[in-house]
Parts: sequence; structure tokens; C-alpha cells
Amino acid sequence: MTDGVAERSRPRDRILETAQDMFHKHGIKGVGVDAITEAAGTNKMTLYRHFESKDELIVECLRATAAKGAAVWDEFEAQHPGDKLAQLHAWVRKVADMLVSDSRGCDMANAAVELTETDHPARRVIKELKQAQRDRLVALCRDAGIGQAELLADTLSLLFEGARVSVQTVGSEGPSAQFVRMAESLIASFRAR
Amino acid sequence: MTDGVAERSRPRDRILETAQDMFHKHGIKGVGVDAITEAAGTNKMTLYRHFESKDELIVECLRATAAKGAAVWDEFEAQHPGDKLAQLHAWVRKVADMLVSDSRGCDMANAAVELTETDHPARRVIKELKQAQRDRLVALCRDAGIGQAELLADTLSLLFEGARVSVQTVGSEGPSAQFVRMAESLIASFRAR
DNA sequence: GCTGGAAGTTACAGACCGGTAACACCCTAG
DNA sequence: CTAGGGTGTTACCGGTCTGTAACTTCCAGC
Repeated sequence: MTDGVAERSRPRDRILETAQDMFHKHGIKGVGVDAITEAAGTNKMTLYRHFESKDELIVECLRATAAKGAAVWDEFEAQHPGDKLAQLHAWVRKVADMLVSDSRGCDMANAAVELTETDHPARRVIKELKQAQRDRLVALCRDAGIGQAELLADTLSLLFEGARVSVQTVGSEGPSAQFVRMAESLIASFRAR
Repeated sequence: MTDGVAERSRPRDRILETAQDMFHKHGIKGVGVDAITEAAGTNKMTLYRHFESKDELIVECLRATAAKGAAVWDEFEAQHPGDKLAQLHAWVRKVADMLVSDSRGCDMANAAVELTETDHPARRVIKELKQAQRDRLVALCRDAGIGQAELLADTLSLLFEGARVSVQTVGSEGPSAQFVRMAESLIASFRAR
């Protein structure tokens, strides 16, 4: 039971937490609802009383994961109140940490890879959440006083996304090891314009 | 039978071709061997006479796909013999084309996302092929006379990888739409150093 | 103590999965 | 013409998947 997350809380919360963890580690199609409920210390019927299908559980997991990600942005604001440039650098450092501490990439991107049906309910949620993520980065760049904020944000987004994928294919010693250097010199060159 | 690739050739070749196509479109775990053989106009027994398991078929598909990718590099050399810088620009254009014409990303990266077991036979193949891809880009940058060839190649690699993922999450109108601009200005700035 | 709702249990349906056995066929090389 | 290898066909194995039915147990609020 390597995936046990069975502290005593309400079954729905345990299921959601456990499912996030297991989907992240083993992939969505690599985990069955039985395995989730067992690791969550409950059973299948209880899962289906709280979620109408596995697909809905997937969507709920993605929303929960995105909410955790959004909370990190609030930490940046708390750590560097008003200093948007410092927050941008904090973001770079945070990403670099993730690249070495987690080899399984972004849950939303991974879900997009696994759920190939164009009308899957998770697809629109993924798109929404990724656009919100991008918008937040654009706003941060703009508020940091950078001219071409959209272009910088898009470039950083692609580097970020690429690094998380690269970790999965060649490990954290590959191209992603240079992420900080790339991002910092990019930010510097945009600021110089 | 949307995936029919049933021109008359030897069963093994049809299976390999069909499997590549279906894995690409629907994901590895989203396609069963029955569906592959049916689309290839043959049957399961024949598949298992040529491939000892689905895992081996997956590995063989990845190798075949990588071989097709390598052939593209040879086209660059043929189109711009000796002119490595022109070949680098051709690579950028080729990537941009893929970003709009194909919304399913890189087969190797996708496979790495789907096959989470660390000892899966495909994992080492993916790593090998991705490293070879990166080495080729490094060599191209170096031969184009660029100083920090490794850093440029790694940066372009991450942008490329990120763009292919981004297409899957938010579509080709997202950050990946700026890929050419990003890559070209990167190359220009590295050349200026 | 009683009651009502949430949670657990067992069993099952129906589909699909990867993989195999046994046998019939066809087509080409000799 | 014949022998044999590659191929096709059918049926099957054991396992897993999502999802449901029917029933029991537990526990908090009154």
C-alpha cells in the first residue's frame, strides 16, 4: 500500500486527495477506481456516491491540483509584497525546484496526453486552467514593468512546459537542468529592451 | 474503420505502420492489440508471431517513428548542403509546421507520460532517442558556428518540447503560436555573442 | 433509546484487455 | 504436384475495468 493516504477525514476528501496522488504517479489510465478507494481506505460504492463517474473524479482532481498551484502564487505575493519582479524570480526558482523534486510533470499536460477524445469533459477544464495559468504569468510580467509581457510570458510558459516534459523523457540532468539560466537571461534581456 | 491503413504489403509492416498511427492518435493505453490488427487488416495471432508482446511492439513503433524523424534531418542537409545555419532555420520552420498540422505532440514524450513504470522497456529507448535528437541539434548549432551551442540547443529543445505539449492543452493558437519568433530571436542573439 | 442518513460489504454485470491453442487455408519454391 | 511456411479463423484463458444492486453496519442528533 505505497499510496496510502488514510488519515481520518471525510471519505470524499480522502478519495480526492488519494486520486490526485495516484493519477499523478501512475497516470490516469494506469489507475482503477478500485485501487483508489482501497488506498483511500474506503470502497467503490462510496466513491460513486460522491462522484458520478471516473471522468468527473478526474475533472475534480484537476481542479483541486490547479487550486494548489494557484496557492503558490499567493505565497509569492506574501513573500515579496508588491515586488512583482521578485515574485517572477521566485516563480523561476519554484519551477526549478519542481524539476528536480518531481519527475512526473504537470498533471494537466499529462491528462491532455492521456485523454485523447476531443470531447472528453476534462479537455475544456484543462484548457481553462492552462489559460488561467498563462494569464497569471502575463500579468506578473506586465506588472513587473516588462514591455513585451505577453511574449516573455509565452516563452517562459513553453520553457516551463518543455522542461517538465524533458524531465520525464531524459531526466533532470538533461536540458531542463539549464532552466534557471535560460529563464533568468530571458528576463534580463526583456528588461533591457 | 477510420484508422485503416490496409494497402497490400507484408503483415508485419502493416501492423507497425498502423500501430504507430493509432498510438499517435489515441495513445498507447487507448488502443488494444485487437483494434490494431483489425485496422491493419490482419489478426492477433499474426501480430504475436512478429512481436513477442505489446510492449515490444511499442518499442518498435518508437524506433520507427524516430527513424522517420531522423530522415527529416537528412532532407535539411539535402536542401541546404553544407549550410548549417540554413538547416537550423529549416528546422525551426519544420517544427512550426508540425505545431499547426498535428495536435497530438511527440510520440516519445507522450509514451513517457503514459508508461509510468520506471523499468518499462520503452523508457530506456525513449531516453536514448531523445538524447540522440538533442545531440543532433547541438551538433547543428555548433557547426553553424554558434558559440554556446549546447545552451542554445537545450533552450530550443525545451521550447520545442513545450510547444508540442502546449498544442495539446490549449491548441495551436496559444503560446506555441509564437514559436518561430522565439526561436529566431534566440538564434539571432546567440549569433551576436 | 430511537431514527435517519452516511458509509461499508459482497456480489455481480458486461465489456475489454493481453496472450495462447488448435486448426484450416493459401501460395510459392522445389 | 507437392511440401511447407506464412497467414487467417475461431475459441478460449484469466485478469481487469467501470459501474450497479441489495443489504448491513455504524454513528450522530433528537
